[in-house]
Amino acid sequence: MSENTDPTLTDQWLAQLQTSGYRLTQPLRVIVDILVNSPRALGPVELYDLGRKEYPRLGLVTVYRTLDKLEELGLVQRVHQIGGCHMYLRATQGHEHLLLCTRCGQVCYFKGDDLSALFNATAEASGFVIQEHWLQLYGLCANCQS
Amino acid sequence: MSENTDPTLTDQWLAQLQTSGYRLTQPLRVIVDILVNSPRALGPVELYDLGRKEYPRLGLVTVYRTLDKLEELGLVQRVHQIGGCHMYLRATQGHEHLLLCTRCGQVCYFKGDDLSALFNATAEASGFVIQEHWLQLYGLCANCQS
DNA sequence: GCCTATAATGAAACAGATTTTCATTTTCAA
DNA sequence: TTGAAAATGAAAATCTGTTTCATTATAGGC
Repeated sequence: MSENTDPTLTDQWLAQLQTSGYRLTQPLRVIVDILVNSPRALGPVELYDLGRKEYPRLGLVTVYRTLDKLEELGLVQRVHQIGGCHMYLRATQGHEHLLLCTRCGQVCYFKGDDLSALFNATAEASGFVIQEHWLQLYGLCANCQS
Repeated sequence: MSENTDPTLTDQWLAQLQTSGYRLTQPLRVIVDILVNSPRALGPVELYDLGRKEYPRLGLVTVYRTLDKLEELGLVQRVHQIGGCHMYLRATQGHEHLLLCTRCGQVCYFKGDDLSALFNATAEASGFVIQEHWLQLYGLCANCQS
């Protein structure tokens, strides 16, 4: 169901999994393929339903376990959306942030400004030591504006 | 258990609830009082436990329903933290953002810069119409740094 | 290419959080 | 004070996510 538009990235992920000591199994390949090619964040159950079209014996437990592996390696990240808190997506890199369509869920990766000036000022004013930040934008994608 | 340090805000919330057509019941008053005075985000079960100290007959279902009402009116907002995705907090206003202590959960509200330049650039580049944004900082509060 | 140790899988049981249902209680306007 | 309607709380039902364990599949050694 998911067209493999980017075999290279799929192969990269599989290579990294193998290097990290994981075995490349059929269920793993199916899940990786779907995630690499998904234009939007997917929840475990969605991923399970999509995966079973390719590999009917797939179990939901395997989906959870595979997501854990991929998250541990930094290949996917969890996204918190209004419609669900356990949605997974190809991970952002460096200063990339997410822009999500509130209607169809489509995800756009954008390079954010350097916000360190804001963070430093806030740290000083509050007495906190800042460890990490989280910036996400929500809106309507070009298709969903009509 | 929660000292009423700001009766005015509690009264404001209750007034807004009444104006919106909701009845002011004992369970509602207890829950509002706890939320207004909490220094950190609370989950439904925590709120339930705290609430029962003041009003032992309180039911968990009522906590859920009350949180829905308060969220609908924009008085509280859901916060997504590592330790839980269904935590509720007094809502931010205007350009306020959240700074959360990853150890004790203490919340600090800070006025963020105006990020509209970033948003406009992103909107233009992506074709999205941006509806809302989400900026949260995580760190250690002054007390938890030792 | 075949064997084998062991990692990975999937079914079922389990645990928790959230929602629904419905009889009873409480609020508030007349 | 009274009664219609909203709100409540107990119990049952749902939905997610986790644990357990017997079976299957992978990858390295031969």
